[in-house]
Amino acid sequence: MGRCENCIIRQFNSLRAMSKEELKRVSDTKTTKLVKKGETIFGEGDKLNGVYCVRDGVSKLSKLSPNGKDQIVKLATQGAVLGQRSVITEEVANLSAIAVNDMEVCFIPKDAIMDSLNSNPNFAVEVLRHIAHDLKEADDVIVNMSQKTVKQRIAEAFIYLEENFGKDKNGYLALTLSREDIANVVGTATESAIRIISDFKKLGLIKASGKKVAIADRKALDEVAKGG
Amino acid sequence: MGRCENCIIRQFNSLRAMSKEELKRVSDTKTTKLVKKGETIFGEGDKLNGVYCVRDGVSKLSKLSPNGKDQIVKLATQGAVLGQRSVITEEVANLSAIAVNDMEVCFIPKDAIMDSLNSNPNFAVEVLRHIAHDLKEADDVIVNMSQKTVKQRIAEAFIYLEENFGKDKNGYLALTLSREDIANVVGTATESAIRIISDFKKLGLIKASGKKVAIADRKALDEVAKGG
DNA sequence: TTATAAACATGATAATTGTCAGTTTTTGCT
DNA sequence: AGCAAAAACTGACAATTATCATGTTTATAA
Repeated sequence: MGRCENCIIRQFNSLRAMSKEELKRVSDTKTTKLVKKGETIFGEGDKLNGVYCVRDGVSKLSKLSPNGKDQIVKLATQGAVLGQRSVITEEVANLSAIAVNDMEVCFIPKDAIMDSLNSNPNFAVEVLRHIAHDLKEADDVIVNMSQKTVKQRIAEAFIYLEENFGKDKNGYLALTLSREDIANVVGTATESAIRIISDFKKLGLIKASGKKVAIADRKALDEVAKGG
Repeated sequence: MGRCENCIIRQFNSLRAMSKEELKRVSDTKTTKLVKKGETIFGEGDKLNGVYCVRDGVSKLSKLSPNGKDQIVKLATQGAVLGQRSVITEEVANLSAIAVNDMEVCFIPKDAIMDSLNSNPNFAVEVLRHIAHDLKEADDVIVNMSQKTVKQRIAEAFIYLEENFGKDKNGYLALTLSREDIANVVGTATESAIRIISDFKKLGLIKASGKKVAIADRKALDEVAKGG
């Protein structure tokens, strides 16, 4: 297996604030895992003995609501560290992490993280910055959820997907989500999402070939997202 | 003015992880402010030069949505530290803080906080725990917003108010919010909130005397919150 | 104390969104 | 390639929520 010291992914997350010695320790205790599409990395209520660093692929972080529907709170990709929050507060996981496509993740035992947190202020502050940023994003999601229509939220979701996961050579969104997953991201019924996506197609805002979706008229889509 | 070293409020927030010397420094640079009901402590987009520690009173943290409505993301009371997130990430404030009733807050300049963060891992980890906890709560709010009905959210809001702010000697909620504020907490139109609150009264779930509200049937209210 | 504004309330109606009950299309296997 | 299962789609309808218009009560300050 590769050594963390040489891992490029590190640049994208808080591990970059670790010293050489700390990284060596992480590298010695970590294990690498392949997770297939649809598999669960950890579930709501699980006690986590460490964190998962995403090397490749995408995971959805979701929570089951009392009415039986999943709400996807966040999509995590290359560089993201999953389970950090629960390890820090020493609570069980409050979200579950499921692979949206095939993934490669490194599991880093809790102790390696906690010891560095408690002794290396640079690392602690770096983690703090990341979590603070996540908190800001979460606050923004709260506002979107409560103040925007489903149509606006779906338009935003496509824009988000293009900006954060990019396009393939044919211009289609690199990350393909099922209609159900899109519905769970924006917090609506699957049928409602399907209907609105169909409308977008008819209006020429997006085009689709099978499951693949491409933004066809970004400007108009921006307008819809803003409530135009 | 009082000295932070003797301040009881400190017990409730991350400042308790500061050393005697650090507290002394904070105490020397801090200033105390009285904020009257309705006044703004800071607004969305403001550059913050420090954080505000709430000694007394309650502040609403809200964000203006593009459609012109305020969404209240959080209510902060005694012990809460406002503006922490923005200071840490060195971004402008993404929420505004407005006093819901008369308040007393201490302003602590940025440097005193950042220096301790960078040198005292105990303090950094303590702040980290607080923010991680806030993040968990924010995720829960996202799920509630998207998966629960307005009626459920209003029921939950009353329960939340009773559990977090308590009751006065007559059993009324100690924190009185306007109908508009309640609507902005649960993310609905003021009229919708008013209607549902009236229904609750008619059903005997709550009772009201002027603006004051009391939970009359907690069990039944719990049922409504769960979707019964 | 009284005028004046703000908050609260209610009705009527429209718009949005969810639910249920299907059909059709796509996908993943062996 | 062929078949079962999953995903995508559609229609009809019901429920929820927003909006607008307006009246009433309550708070606030000159």
